[in-house]
Amino acid sequence: MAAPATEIEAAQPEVPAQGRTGRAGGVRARVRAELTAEIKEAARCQLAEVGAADLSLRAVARELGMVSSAVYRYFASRDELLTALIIDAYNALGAEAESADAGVARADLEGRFRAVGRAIRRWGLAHPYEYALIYGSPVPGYVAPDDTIAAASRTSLVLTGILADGHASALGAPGAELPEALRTELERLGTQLGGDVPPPLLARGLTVWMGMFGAVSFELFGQLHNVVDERDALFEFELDRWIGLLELR
Amino acid sequence: MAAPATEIEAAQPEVPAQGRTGRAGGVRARVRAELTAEIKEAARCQLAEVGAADLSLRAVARELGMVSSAVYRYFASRDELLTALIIDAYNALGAEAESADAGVARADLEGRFRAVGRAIRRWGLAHPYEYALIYGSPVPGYVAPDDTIAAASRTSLVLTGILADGHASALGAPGAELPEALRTELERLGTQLGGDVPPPLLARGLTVWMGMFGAVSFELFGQLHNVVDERDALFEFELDRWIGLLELR
DNA sequence: CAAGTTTCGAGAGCAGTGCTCTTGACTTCT
DNA sequence: AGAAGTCAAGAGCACTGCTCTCGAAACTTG
Repeated sequence: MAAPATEIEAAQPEVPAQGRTGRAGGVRARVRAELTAEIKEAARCQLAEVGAADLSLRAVARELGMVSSAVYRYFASRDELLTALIIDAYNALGAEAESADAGVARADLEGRFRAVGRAIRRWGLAHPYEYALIYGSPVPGYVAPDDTIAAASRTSLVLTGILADGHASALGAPGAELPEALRTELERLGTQLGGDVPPPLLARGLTVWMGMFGAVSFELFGQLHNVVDERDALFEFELDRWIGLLELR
Repeated sequence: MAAPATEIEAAQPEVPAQGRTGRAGGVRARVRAELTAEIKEAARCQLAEVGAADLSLRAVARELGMVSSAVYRYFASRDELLTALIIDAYNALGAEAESADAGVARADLEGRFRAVGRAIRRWGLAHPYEYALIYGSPVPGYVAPDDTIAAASRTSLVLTGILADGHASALGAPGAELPEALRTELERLGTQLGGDVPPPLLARGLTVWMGMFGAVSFELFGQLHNVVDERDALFEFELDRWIGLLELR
């Protein structure tokens, strides 16, 4: 409590970093990996409490019983730490979507879509600050490095996978009043995604994609406050509509 | 350049606050109102440069040639300044939507909707940080005071106004597979909005509402990066879809 | 095994932040 | 004219991100 001016902390000697003898690909590297993970974990914990804007490098250092400058051996800056958290968040959401998709019979397209949609919303509600980190307003000077895009596309890939299976199995893409510029771009995007989704169907996918995250964001960011309380019912209703639009029924 | 440690600044004597003699409803009150506006203006300016998270009270004070503590005479905290900016942003967007709506013949529902949608997107693109302030992730500890809801609903009122006019003029609300809980709530919401919009139509309005801001947010927050470049075409395409869903054609 | 190199944690320090409190000058009301 | 209220300024506190240096470990090489 006393002793100001300098950084002190009752060290919690959990994993003292030298109780472990050598061997196995370098002790240093292993300890480093562990500490990196611990820092991220503590940061994630603090993120859930105070949000990204107030995430303090010094505070996570304090919680780990180390001094703030030591953290800079693992993350060159606060932004770099945040980037790591962003990638982790994308991966966590992506994994959630993937496992939800895998839990339903491949032929049950409607069931798969519904499961994935619910999983996305559920994850967002359970990790609001991590969701805000990836789908909220980007932090000011920050530009997402390309490392994030791979992690970011996992969730989208699950969604387009369902679309591709739907198109392959039978029904698919009727209407074709797609403006030329959009059409060619969606064609490129379709092949780039590897999937077999024709532009008109992919366009509907975009609508659903934006609508779905729009709905989750509205709920999480307080835009439905004093507007709709029956959020579960609303989302299920929206799910039905998206399923109808994608002709997954 | 020299002289550290204390807050100094070459005072820009614009509006010296005592070059004006008495009269007219209190000089003090007028000067106070002007200075309040100037602070907000400077803050808005800084907001556009560095974003909300890095908005510094000291910096806006510096820009106005005053000392930071003086600003606290006008805004009790940084959050209070931000709240003022949020309300202003809601009002700016609402005014934009209203004037767009007013610029089209009342009977031309599709034209009105299209104009309002474009106005919303245009305003967002022109004021990304202000848009992020109101439709992005909320700042951590912050809870929107009820002052904001009036300003926030202006835009929604324009949209529901179009819906109400559409319902009154003729066509409207067919499908009725609305779950009971949602139905009753939308009924309440409908009357609360004063408009004459039956629940099924209002439900579609919600879908469009969330979809529209979802689309604008995705574009502004970088989610379409490396996905869709033809943003204009995409938004117009979405507009068509929403118009179809609302049967405004 | 010993010498040299790299990596690490600690500490001090800088510039910046939000916010508080006090002080003295000024305006406004009685 | 005196009392009451309002204001900008300054000093200061606790905090932040980040840099730099230093000594002690951990590795690598001879």
